[in-house]
Amino acid sequence: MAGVRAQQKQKTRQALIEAAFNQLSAEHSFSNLSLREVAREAGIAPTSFYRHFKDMNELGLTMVDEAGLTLRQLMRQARRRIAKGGSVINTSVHTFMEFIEQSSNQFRLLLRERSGTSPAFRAAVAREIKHFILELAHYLETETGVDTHHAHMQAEAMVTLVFSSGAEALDQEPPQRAELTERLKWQLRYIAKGASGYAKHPEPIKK
Amino acid sequence: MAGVRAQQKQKTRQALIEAAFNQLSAEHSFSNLSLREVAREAGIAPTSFYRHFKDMNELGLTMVDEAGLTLRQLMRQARRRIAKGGSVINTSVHTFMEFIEQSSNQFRLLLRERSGTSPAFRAAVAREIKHFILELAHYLETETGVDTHHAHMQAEAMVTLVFSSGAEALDQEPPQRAELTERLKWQLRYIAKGASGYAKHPEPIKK
DNA sequence: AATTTCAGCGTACAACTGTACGCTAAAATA
DNA sequence: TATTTTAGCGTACAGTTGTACGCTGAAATT
Repeated sequence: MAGVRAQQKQKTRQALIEAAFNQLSAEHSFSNLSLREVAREAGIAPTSFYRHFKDMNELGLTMVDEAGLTLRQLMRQARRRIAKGGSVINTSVHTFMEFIEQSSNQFRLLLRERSGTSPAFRAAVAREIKHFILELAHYLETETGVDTHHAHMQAEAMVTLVFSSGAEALDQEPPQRAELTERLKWQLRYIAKGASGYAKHPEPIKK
Repeated sequence: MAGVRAQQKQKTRQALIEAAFNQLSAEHSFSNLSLREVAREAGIAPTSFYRHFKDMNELGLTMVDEAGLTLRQLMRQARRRIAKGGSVINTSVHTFMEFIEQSSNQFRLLLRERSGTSPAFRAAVAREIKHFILELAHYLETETGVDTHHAHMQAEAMVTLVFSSGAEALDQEPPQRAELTERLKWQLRYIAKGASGYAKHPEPIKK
């Protein structure tokens, strides 16, 4: 029942995914990857690729899913840290940057394919980011008493800035990264302050 | 002195540039362009390409320059309209969206290659956007009396949001585009309000 | 033990890529 | 008018790509 066979298949499937992630870099985006190269790095013949994915496209979507998973882990970790009592903006930004460092290539995929060339990809990435925004919006609404609609716009703006800075950070050295992080924090504070001023519920928090 | 020869050369050179721009679309980014296809659309033999550019890369950088030019025209027009007395945020956003509609493919190039695969490209695009940010920062500093450093961060955040919305707008239909534009305006207002609160010069405007 | 399933392989091919090389005709220069 | 320059062409080639097809051996099923 262990399935020696299925087990091995899963293993090379993962090898393909990892090979593909490995080949992502600052100067190599997903759409430049070739089926043959990925197969080569995974240690299988080009034609064996089709035993696992119909397409490079299908591989890509799987990769987006995996990156989305990482994104959700990121969110959970940030929430946990905030609950333990850290400044929201500080710990969120810090957590995000940590993840970027650890899982560069997963973020590279999300950040690049967000405005990439394949509609299916863009949709998949958009879906993942939407989660992110909704979650943040919900938090903002309950925590600061901002009107639902404004909470959503605020969250969207914040996520945009965070991702944009993330994209920059990806290809920078730590020293410049720190500076960039500081700037980002200020910018998020602008938004938090500005939005809180613009539209509040009657009371800052629910009964 | 007219230079019948040089004139013709300039003409096909421009034809190459336009052919390349034409082949940019939502599902076709610069790095997927092929020298041969561009030459074909421009109506010359593949090998003749080299009479004009050393490389596809060199073509690309020329295209970025051209798009940068358009960006500057955009800025001038926005300034003109604001001087004529329109709300800053409203007319800026409106002007930007107008340009995106008119010169979709130039913006597509800037927006995509900003986080694209070629370092040279990224640098070139970054340079163009830096102009944009500096100009806006200067405006914010003199007009709202915000501290220099904060003015720059504020400008950066605003430009990030504008470009991000622009990228989304590029592949949307007018009705959704309008909604997106409204959201963007709110987000810019958040920043304006928030930043003005955070750090002001002693006096709102210079002596 | 006999049969079926299937992950992975090797061969093969047509399509496409960038680009080296040498020619030509017309414009520019002398 | 004689000479030089050069934009554009055609041919040619080696490299890479995706993928169709049929085989094999070992795991799974009967």
